[in-house]
Amino acid sequence: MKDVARHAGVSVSTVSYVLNDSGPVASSRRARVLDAVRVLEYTPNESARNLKRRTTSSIGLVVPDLTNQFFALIAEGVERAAAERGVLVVLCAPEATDRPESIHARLLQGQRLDGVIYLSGAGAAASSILELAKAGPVVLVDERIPGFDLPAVVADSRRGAREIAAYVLSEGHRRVAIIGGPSVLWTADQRLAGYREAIAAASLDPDEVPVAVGDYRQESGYRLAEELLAGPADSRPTALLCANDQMAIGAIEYCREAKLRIPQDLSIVGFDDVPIARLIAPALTTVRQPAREMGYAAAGLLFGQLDRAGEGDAAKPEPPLFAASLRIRESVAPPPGS
Amino acid sequence: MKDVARHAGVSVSTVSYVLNDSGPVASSRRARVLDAVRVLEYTPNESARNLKRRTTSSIGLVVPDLTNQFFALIAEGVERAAAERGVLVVLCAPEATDRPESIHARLLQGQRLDGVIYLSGAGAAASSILELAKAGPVVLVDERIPGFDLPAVVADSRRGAREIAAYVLSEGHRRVAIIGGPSVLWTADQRLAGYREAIAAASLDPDEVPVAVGDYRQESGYRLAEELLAGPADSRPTALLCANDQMAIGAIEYCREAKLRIPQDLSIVGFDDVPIARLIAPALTTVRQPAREMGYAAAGLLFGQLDRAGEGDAAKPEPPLFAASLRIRESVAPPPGS
DNA sequence: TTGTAAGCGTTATCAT
DNA sequence: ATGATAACGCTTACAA
Repeated sequence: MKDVARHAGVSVSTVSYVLNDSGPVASSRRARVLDAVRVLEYTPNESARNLKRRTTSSIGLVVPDLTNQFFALIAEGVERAAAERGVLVVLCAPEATDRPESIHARLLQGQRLDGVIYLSGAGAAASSILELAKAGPVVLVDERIPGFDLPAVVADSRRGAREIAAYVLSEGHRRVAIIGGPSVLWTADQRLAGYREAIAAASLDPDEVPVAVGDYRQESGYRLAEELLAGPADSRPTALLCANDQMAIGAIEYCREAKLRIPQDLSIVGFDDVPIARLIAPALTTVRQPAREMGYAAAGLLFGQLDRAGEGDAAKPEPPLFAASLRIRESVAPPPGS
Repeated sequence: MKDVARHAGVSVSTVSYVLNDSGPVASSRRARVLDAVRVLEYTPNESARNLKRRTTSSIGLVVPDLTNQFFALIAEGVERAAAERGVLVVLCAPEATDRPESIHARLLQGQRLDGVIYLSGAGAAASSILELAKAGPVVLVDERIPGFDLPAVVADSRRGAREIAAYVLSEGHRRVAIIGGPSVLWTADQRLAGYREAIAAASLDPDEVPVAVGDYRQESGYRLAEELLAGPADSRPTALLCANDQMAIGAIEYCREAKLRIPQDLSIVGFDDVPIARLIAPALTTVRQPAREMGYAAAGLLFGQLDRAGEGDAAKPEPPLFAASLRIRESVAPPPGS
């Protein structure tokens, strides 16, 4: 930067003023500076900037499983919003550490990250997320912590779950089972609640519906399907409500190996509507969540928070509740023998 | 840090020595320092460190399409290796900018990134990658630039392609067509070469095999399948060799809508063996690339380069050529009417 | 073994 | 409108 100043025959402060237009500069000198920048191929040292500004223009993205297209899409949305602001997105996998959150908290405290977007699909305890939130701004996606209003971007899981369950039941199923998400997750809870509402509305007893708790990963869908379908054909469930597509896919994988035909022998539904949902066999009936948009919105929310940090607390915009809409496809049919 | 020093009754340099053990410190004082750190909950300011050390402990990961599980797995591998070193991984989507590489080059020059791992699936021109490489260390994954030995992690695409094509032909197909990757990519070229070798070995003329050039995205698989299958049933291809799974999936999507049965009417194969490949309908015959391992190896290569930057140039380890192994599944059958 | 002090490349406050 | 200059928080000669 000193070089640029010398080359342009001005002082470093003038250069700084030009680069950030943070001060009045005569247009002739401004031109000279810009020129020098080009000639010398000067690039500002961001580390120095960060130090001085006490901010890093980068945010963390905690994502449990990139292989899950739902998360991948959210990540794309976040990245897009960040890129528009020249902000870097740091990928944070919640490792197999004991207390992964403390790692991320350190990143916030150590000024490596200005804020964090948290996809809590793996089912982190609320307490650890709150711990993280104490270290800096955090926005939740597809999750919410009751009682603490952390900013969060969610879709109407409960309604989506209710509708898809209602649809399954309307096809005539009486013996359904649920593969739920991690029980510590609010969203998982909401979906469960939605399922139960529909079940009750169909004059069945929700408490008699078997519920297996998974972790949103494909493998657990496989395992829990195996478990739930262990009984004899005339008493086991004829429909499986899975709290996300990834587990539904796992369940389908199991059925394939177990020679259970879908939907003739068993109906299966998911949640999320990931891109491949309609391409697996058979096409998965599910509930669409607008993942990319949600990621984009989450980043927007976080930036709003970061901007507001300096100024007096302006109006905090309420994030929209995204719609979760039913996608009826081929993986559901009336129960066998009906 | 000054606070810590004061609290421990030592000088700041002593604190620094302790924190990086970069100097001899009496164990009694070391303990006092560590203690003060804990009491004051001191976290070093990484921006300041970065400035001083002229390095950022973060690397860029350029990934064209997170929705493609192959890339997602590589990303996971990279992230894992990076986490082991306390290095941050910055997600870089090659935006719809004119010259995206210049953005990333800036990140390197501006000291926001120590190096870059480049997944060139989108088909960036070699020239722009080389431009990037001038700005800092770059490691390629699933790609290579002939004539310039940038460090690269690749699998044996050519052999994999040859084997899968040979398998398809051994089922009796005589009219095959190819959906290739971006023609600027070396890997795409290798696969094409592998296909052609097998075709020639089957006493067919490789030059008569239709080749459509895609961009490795699902959508282009869809579109090109439509194109290649336009002719009358008795003259159109009976098998489609797709240069990656994502495009194969797109092709399958098209066939589904066009009511073409796979594999009865048409055989399709892919490349990569992404996790869902065996779950789509029908299970996709493909060539496995060990994506996660490749990502991990790429990060290792990059770190090796970064470490070597300081010292005299030690032996540069040659990265292994990963195996690409055939996965035979249900999407291939003998041609119709045989 | 420990402390002092000089930067690292910016930004921002102050005089001018 | 412009230019010195003092931070920002850390590392690392060099001195003690």
